[in-house]
Amino acid sequence: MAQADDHLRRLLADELGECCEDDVEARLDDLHELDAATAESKVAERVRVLSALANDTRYRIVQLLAAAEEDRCVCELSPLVDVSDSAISHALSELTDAGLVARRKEGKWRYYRTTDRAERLLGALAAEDSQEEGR
Amino acid sequence: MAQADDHLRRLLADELGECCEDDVEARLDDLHELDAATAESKVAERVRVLSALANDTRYRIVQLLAAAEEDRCVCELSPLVDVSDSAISHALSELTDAGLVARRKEGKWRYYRTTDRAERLLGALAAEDSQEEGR
DNA sequence: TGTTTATCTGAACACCTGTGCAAACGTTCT
DNA sequence: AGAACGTTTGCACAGGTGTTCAGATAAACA
Repeated sequence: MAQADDHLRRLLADELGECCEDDVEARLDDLHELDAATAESKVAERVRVLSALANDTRYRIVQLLAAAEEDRCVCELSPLVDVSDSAISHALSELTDAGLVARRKEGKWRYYRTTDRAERLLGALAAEDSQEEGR
Repeated sequence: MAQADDHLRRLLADELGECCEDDVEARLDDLHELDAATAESKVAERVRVLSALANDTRYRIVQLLAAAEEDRCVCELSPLVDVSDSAISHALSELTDAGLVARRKEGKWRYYRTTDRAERLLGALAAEDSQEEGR
């Protein structure tokens, strides 16, 4: 990391001008904090959740389940999502693993419903419908 | 669709028991509404946004930009994200297309920052840190 | 018991994605 | 002008993903 620091030090010195050493060191610390905050954790888990939803078939299924008042089974989703039952099953399995849907077994059927996690994500995506985006 | 309806009608009749035709028809209408609500729109766009974030490199970059107080340029991200500058540039380009980051040109550098859209998504993903999940 | 129905699983394969490399571009400095 | 730097772009290729098919499993029913 020492070498990277030198690189950064030089870059930052350029950027800030030759005014003062303090600013360079301060910004360098700042960058290291960000690094530490990121390094841990959850990145892999969250990417997995996003990946699960980042697919046409799976997104559509989650949207259907979220809009439905009652739980749905594969055979109800099948005519609405244009892939084979098998593909739907694969999709639901991945969504379940990602914690985006939960299932309930009942006789011959398995009923699926969205989790809070899924609804939060759909909500975040839908937030733009009523307001403007940008920053 | 007529054939699918027959299929569903039969399935629903089974599920609800032979009690009453009305319930079957009601639930069938319900399903059609869901279909209509889904069929339009935005699915492709949202899947694109999710896909942009559903990658280790890109997620990490967005997280870094969101945590940073000031805009960052490629050369500042480079030592924190373990891929080539080229890969970072590719990533930022995809994130920009998806409306998750915005860029500002300044001399030799390009400074990137997150958009509200990105922050909403990160927020939705982080929401579980302070509460319990499930439904 | 065997049959039917609903769903799941594993394998196979076409397609998509992420990365690094090399080259190009645009800006600044000499 | 030329050199140096930060960044972008096009290409190629390894590796990952999504789908279907065929077969397995499990519950309900004759």
